[in-house]
Amino acid sequence: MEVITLKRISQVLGLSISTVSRALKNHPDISQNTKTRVHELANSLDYEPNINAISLRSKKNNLIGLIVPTISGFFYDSFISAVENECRKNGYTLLILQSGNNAEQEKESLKICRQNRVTGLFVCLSTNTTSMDAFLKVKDADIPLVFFDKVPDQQNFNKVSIDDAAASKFAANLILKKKHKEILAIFGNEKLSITKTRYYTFNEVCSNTKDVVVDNNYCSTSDEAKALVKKIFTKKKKPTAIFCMSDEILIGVVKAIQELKINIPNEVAIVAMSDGMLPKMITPEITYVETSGYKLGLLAFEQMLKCINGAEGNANLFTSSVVVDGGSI
Amino acid sequence: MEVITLKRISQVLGLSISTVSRALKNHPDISQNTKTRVHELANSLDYEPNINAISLRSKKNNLIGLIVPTISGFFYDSFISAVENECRKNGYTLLILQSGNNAEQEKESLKICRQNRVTGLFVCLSTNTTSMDAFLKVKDADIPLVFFDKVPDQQNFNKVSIDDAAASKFAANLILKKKHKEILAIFGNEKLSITKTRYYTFNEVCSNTKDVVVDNNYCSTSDEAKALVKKIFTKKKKPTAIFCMSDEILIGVVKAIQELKINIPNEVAIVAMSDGMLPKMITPEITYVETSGYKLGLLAFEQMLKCINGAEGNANLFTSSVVVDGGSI
DNA sequence: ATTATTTGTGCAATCGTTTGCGAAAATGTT
DNA sequence: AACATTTTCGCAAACGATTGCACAAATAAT
Repeated sequence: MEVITLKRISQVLGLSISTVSRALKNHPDISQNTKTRVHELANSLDYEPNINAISLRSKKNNLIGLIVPTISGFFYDSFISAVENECRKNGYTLLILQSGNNAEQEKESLKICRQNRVTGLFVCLSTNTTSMDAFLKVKDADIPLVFFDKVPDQQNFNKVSIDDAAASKFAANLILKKKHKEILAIFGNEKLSITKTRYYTFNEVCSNTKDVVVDNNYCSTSDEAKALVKKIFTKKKKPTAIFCMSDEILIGVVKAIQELKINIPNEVAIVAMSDGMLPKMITPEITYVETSGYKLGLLAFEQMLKCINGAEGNANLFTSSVVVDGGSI
Repeated sequence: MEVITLKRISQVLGLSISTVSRALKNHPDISQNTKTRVHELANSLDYEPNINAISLRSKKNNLIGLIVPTISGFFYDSFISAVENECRKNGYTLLILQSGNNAEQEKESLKICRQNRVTGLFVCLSTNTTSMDAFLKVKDADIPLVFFDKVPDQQNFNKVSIDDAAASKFAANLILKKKHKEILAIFGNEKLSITKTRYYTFNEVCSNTKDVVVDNNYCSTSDEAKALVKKIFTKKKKPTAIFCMSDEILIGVVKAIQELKINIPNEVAIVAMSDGMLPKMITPEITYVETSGYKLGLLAFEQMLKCINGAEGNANLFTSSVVVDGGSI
């Protein structure tokens, strides 16, 4: 079926395009009679204004881009969900692109966003991104840019992220308060800045308590974590508490513990950092420091809105963490 | 910084806009010399064509809309991930809207898609959608429309979904093959067509084997499922196998079973229908019939592409299911 | 009845890009 | 040198919507 435009309506009604346009937005210049006729016809023909034309003419755009390594997962999906909700409430629409942790694809996605003249851009950096040049150009073009989760080191960008330091401090203190001395700590990808922060803070807090020994490990997959735990629990000296930096690691740890038929929390305590879905699915529920993607999404959008309204683009924000008690410690 | 347009480039080079346009697309009419000058300037100024203008002029659009109750979850996130991958490979960009299972919001989202003149539209119906009128109009407007997961009853739409009948048949046969006679079957929202299909097929298959008794139940949340299992296992006559229609239900069932310290699979067997993430996180891993969101996404996009290329819009497709053996039966 | 004011509507330019057509400049043909 | 051909480029319209301005008709004021 033919697409309805102002022109079409104007032809049917014997009016000019401009009159129809004004009538539809209730411009005072237009007589009530004409307005009614126009509105009725527009409704019956299901007229929808062409956003391309509006954006072109107004040089404005209600599109906001979002580039993320992958949509599915424990964290990003809820982040995106939050951002989409806020976007919709504020009249924006989300353009979502996956980088697949590939720097080239990330660059391509960035180009698509620029070609679409997005009003703003959310980015979670791919793990392989080395150059920030393309993003500096985005900034130069005055496109509000908010990094989330995997954020760059540079100062002059908007960054919202989990307060990794605070969160891992919470986790460490949970363990220390229960007098655990032998702690197994498992972290994710060694290169990521979130890993570095979590590692550093966790160990620093622990080092303040006498006689505490932390066995630090990096695992990049669930299976690695599982294998690690299985290996460690064959030894004589077993840890009494395990800290899991992420859901990915928690999965492996829990599987190992369950297969070894070790009781949580009597034989070993577990504390994790998580979005919250996973810890609640395990029995007993795992005590975790909440790292909510949804919350982060809200914060990210709030900052985006500020920037769209003219704020400086160099905020460094964190979501506050909360301890959710499960019974695993 | 100023946004670069063909006009700007043409001014700098002392050429006409049309020459610049043609030079950029290597039109044979333009001399090599001019082409080189234009390309070099365009590159150094980071020229990016304005897609709004292109779409307006060409009446084509590389946007594809996707309306889904919620982005986050066990299933939709991987569906969306698949669709986005395919879109990008084929030069399309995804516009994602959440309906929040609210018919009004779904209608709003639909309107946004139409205003953006999307080339195609993926829709997973909200649970509260009653009228298909708005979608019929989409069809009338020749916008390829592919429903996924929660699909309408009508014949004249593209529908891709899990083959619920085949999948629940698989599940039932898994249980029957192990000679279980007392089966607890737990289903989700009674009103949904997927629930009806799974219920019907599961029971039909079971009814073909002598002496098999199925205790059918509906639970709309994990907690309900958990409570149900706890209650049922206080009775004298306990089921020897449990069928879980979804991840949601599986979570509750497993929590109940673990809290009751009942051994899987020795004391009770469990078979689920799932995307696959959850069953692998439990010990022992749960045997499940795979209902992959990612696979469904691929199928949906394939159909979308066919429709964009002129195919009829009334296919009714299913993804094939696979049994993934975990050890819970 | 003439002029001033209000009311209602249309013209035309604009946003950035593409493309058919025409035309100037350069080259080739006798 | 006159003409034909090719090469290279610009003009202008179009996509759909918005908006400053002009202008006609209707009404009010003198």
